[in-house]
Amino acid sequence: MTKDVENGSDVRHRLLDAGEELFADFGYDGTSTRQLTQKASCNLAAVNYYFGGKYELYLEVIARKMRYLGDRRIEKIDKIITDKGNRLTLEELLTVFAESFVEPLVEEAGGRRFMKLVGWEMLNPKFPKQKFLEEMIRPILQLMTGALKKVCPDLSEEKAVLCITSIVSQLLHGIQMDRVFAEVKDEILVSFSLQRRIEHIVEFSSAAIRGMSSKGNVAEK
Amino acid sequence: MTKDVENGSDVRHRLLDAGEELFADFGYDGTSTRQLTQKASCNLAAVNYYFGGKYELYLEVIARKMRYLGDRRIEKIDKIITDKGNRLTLEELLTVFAESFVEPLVEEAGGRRFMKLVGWEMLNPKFPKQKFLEEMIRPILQLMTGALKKVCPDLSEEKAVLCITSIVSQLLHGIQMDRVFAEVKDEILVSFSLQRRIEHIVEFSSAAIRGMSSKGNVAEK
DNA sequence: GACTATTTAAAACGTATGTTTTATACTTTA
DNA sequence: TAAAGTATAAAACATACGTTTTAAATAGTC
Repeated sequence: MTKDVENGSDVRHRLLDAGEELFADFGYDGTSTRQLTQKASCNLAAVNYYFGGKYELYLEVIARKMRYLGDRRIEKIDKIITDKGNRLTLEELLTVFAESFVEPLVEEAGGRRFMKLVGWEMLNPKFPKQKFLEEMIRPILQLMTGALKKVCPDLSEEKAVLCITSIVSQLLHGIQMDRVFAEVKDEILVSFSLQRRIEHIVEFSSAAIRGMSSKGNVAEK
Repeated sequence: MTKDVENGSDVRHRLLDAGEELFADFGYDGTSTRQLTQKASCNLAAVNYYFGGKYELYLEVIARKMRYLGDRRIEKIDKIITDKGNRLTLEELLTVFAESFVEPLVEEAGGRRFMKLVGWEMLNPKFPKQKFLEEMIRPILQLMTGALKKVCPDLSEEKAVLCITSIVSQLLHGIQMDRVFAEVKDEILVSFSLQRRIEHIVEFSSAAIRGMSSKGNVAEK
């Protein structure tokens, strides 16, 4: 069996995949080396052999997924923004942003898993925060801030960043609610579908940004 | 040493306090009985003696804090709303709501801790969700939905709930960011103070709700 | 003061963890 | 083919966990 391009045997990849799944579900401490190696169908010592230890495997799992998912989301949003060019209304921008932002996080199983992984990181950080900010948050925030300022020239840089943050927080919260209370269907409080939530977030946020643009010279839909 | 009113010895209370702190910081699985009893300055077996086990102690920790914090927040918001009565603008309502909502969660150490505890619950639920919904979410959501509909009669019930959710998600996200990236000060992305964030959220959300009230008959500030 | 129930203390049990070690197969190179 | 390097396997190690058991001490009651 030959090694593939970058130092990866089958076992190595299987361990990364197993880690991605198990770390997301049970957290770092909740996942044992034995679970990992069992799911990867390999020997117990393989974790230490290939990665040096459980911790290094964990870092690699996050770094890999972060790159993949981040790039995918960025290029998705970037493409639509550049395609539409200057004829882009606020509602359209927020809609494509919301959908492009959410889609990789819920469409494929890997996205949902990563969301949960980030949740663990928020409580028990083991991955360097600076790296997370630089590679995951900053690119998309800059991309969207730029696009938003084009559509709403009146917005200051600061306010643009805060508005994007407001939208992102609503989207993330919506995804969370959708996941956590998925089984509690009979509740009025949480019974909205994710799609319905996104529609509202776009409407809510467009109205907000329009209202905040002092001169009100933002084109109506 | 006499027992106090409700089946609580000193050791019992010290264990609850220790649990509140340790479970928040390290999660359920990350907190050992030995840590708990050491922090409570009592014997290892006391957890099993007083609560039956680590799990029952955990449930009691959450239930106690949930009652205390929930009641405090509700009465705080309720008081201001009824005090102001009918002469309450949208901005005022959202401001008092934001501050009353956030204050118990950040002012006292116990609030921050509970936030983190809820974070653990989202990832690894051990407390009945129905109970959490009924006692923690529904009361405040109903209270605010009612108040909002008074100020904005045009809003449908559904939209009112969604708007409150939007505000809450921004507030919670803001608190989270403040906590998680507290040490990463030099970042443009996250360098806003919590107070600044709240101001923005109020401005953003007022504008949103104004814009969504179709007839535009919501009193200006 | 003696008896009983309650509370604290310490040691022990069984299990699971991450890692290391030792041994065996497989692949590559000479 | 023989030697060297790589990969898998299984067992062993030291530690930590939640809980149970056993023993001592303290409080309240007659």
